[in-house]
Amino acid sequence: MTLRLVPVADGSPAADLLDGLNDPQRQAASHTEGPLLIIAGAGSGKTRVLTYRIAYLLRQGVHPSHILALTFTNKAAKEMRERIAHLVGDHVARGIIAGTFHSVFARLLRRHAELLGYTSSFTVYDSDDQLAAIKAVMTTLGVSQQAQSPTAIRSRISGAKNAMTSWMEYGRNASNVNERITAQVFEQYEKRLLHANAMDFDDLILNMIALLRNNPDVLASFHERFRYIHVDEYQDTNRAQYLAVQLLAKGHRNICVVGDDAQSIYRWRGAEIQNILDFGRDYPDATTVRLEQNYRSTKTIIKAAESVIKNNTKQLKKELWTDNAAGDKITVLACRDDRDEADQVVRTLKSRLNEHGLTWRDVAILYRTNAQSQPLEDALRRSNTPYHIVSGVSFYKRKEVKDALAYLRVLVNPADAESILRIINEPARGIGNTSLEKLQAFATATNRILYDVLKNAHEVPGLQTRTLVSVRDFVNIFEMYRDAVNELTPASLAQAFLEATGLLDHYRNQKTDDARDRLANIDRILTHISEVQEADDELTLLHYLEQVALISDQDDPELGNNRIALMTVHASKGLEFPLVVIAGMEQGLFPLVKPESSVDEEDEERRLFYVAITRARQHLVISYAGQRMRFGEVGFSRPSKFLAEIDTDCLSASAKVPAAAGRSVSLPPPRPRRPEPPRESYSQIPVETDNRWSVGMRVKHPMFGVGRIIALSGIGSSAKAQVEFANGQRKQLMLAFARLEAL
DNA sequence: ACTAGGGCAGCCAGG
DNA sequence: CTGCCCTAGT
Repeated sequence: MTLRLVPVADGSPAADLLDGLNDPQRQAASHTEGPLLIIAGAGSGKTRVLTYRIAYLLRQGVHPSHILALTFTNKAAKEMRERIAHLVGDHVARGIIAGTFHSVFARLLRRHAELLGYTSSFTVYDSDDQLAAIKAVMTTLGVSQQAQSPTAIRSRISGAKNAMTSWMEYGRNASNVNERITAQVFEQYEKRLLHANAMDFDDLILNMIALLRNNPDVLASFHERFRYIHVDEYQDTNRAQYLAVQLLAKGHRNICVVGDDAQSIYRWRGAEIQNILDFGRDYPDATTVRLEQNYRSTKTIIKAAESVIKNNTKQLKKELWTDNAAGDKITVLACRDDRDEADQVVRTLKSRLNEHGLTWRDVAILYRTNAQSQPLEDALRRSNTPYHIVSGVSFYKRKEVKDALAYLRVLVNPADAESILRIINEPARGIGNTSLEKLQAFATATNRILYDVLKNAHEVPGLQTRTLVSVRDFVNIFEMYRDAVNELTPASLAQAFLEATGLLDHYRNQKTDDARDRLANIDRILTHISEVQEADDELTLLHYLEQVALISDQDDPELGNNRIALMTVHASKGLEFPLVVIAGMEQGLFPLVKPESSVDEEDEERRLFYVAITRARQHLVISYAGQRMRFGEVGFSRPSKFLAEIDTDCLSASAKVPAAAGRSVSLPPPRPRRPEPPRESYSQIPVETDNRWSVGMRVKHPMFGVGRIIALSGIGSSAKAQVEFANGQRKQLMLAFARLEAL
């Protein structure tokens, strides 16, 4: 069909679109039929090729709904969509299916949930919910949580699922006590989730496979629908994702996968690097295109990265090169301890920013583990440097936020037992453990969902009258708003409903700063719902909750602010910065080693270091400390062996490094530690350095409307404003959260 | 039913 | 060190 959806204003044929690409890029973008493997080195324009390819398809007349693009992060999906919109227009870009495996599959599964024994309003369980379910199952089975760590069981279950192993098979293969117990928990866990009408992250993939395998008509309709399939970061797919893609691609065989085996850093969560290495075997007629020209970094940085990665043997052949300038040498900072490291890093940054005319947002500090952010944050705060933490402890993991969301989840899916257990006594209603156990036991015995038992609590033997009243009140909250789900918009529903739960009053009544913060966080959720609703007027509460469940890195609404970014190396994948600091380059920390670490694991750490280096465009600073606080104790460490692998030509003379692992390093003498100044409790909240607010100023709040600031208090991230709104209502708002707009 | 306080594991990374 | 879980005491 030749339906032309995109008006081409200047009458140029589709090929003109690709004029700005280099040869391999153009080849990849225009090779639309049949299997295609794109091996894309860091900074080689991978996203550019993918977006141009999709735009090219659209220009060729392919209907947007026939294009599927699967990514690993929401960030990547969002960026791709935006760039496609830029090329072909917002309206057309909206029509393509682009998102993470999990979010795309969740949406598709909703439509066919009944075929799998779920209802279309199933809940998605995150890893905390998983853990709660596992603990509950362990309690029921009488498995001690001391003898068996619930998190270890969770990771075994998840590992099994990623490898497509059922609980039955897992049980058959169990070779020791731990695995046998895990098998038992696994079985009950699966039953519990199905009963709760809930899927965990892994289920989203597995159930998609089951759906496609067991329903030929559904498979056929998906084949009809998804004619051009794209998978980003293919080296990160696990067995289940690989199979799902295979099934989907069987229809038209227009499967385009993009990846870089050198950047495979998710082996620990089941990624099989073999998937990309074997693509040619899976599709013997596949075309392979290598993107080896790097447009991002200086020659020095590329040379350093290549000199490190060549120590890994199992890599696809590929050599990164660049036409960019040679650039500055890499600076290495040898530091006494973690605190000294933080100070030196901040000092170095300040002078570099000055020297090169860079600004805060041009800088990222990367580290191996989240725990390393603490001393860095302290130093940045002491020097009044604006920073933010990218995907640290997520906003959505906070207790009050989880509680508020759990209420909404139960409203949408009453079968969600984990959420009920979370909130039934939050705020305290006098429904304690004893009563809960009776209720749960009754639910199990009668094979009913917990919510139904709560609704008919009078049938449960042995409950006190007072408890019965509490349970009835609890159930009434949901019953009262049951119909409102279809009548009110998600924003006003959530506002009224959460008010009815008593959760807001619970925090209002405590006059502590902590309670105020928690209230502000719930307020932020409500604001967020109305914002999402504004962008998407068909938003349902169900859909909102799904989106929230599937984001872990909150899509930083404030990334536009001018601040230094702090994040783990993992979180930095796909990003780039003019100046990058890699902190904590010490043996044991990076590479992070456990007693039983294998060569494969060291290779993965090296790839991780490769990812870190290649985030830098112009300037790279690497630091290590001779001693570091770990688990509250001072530990001694030597420079990372990876440092010694960097070609010495790339290092600045003053760094006279080679700090090679194994050799002793001279360090400044240790200094007694002074107590740290108290940490802000919410460190990832942006530190406001400007004085945008003043008493008397007219402001607008997305929920409460227009008002006037009548008082200001607190500093930095805990700064608050008291605002009187047009309706006379007064509110304490956390400036860092409240999205106030100056008028 | 709830709370305080001690004991102990965790700090490897994410959808 | 921090945060969670468990226990004992009210």
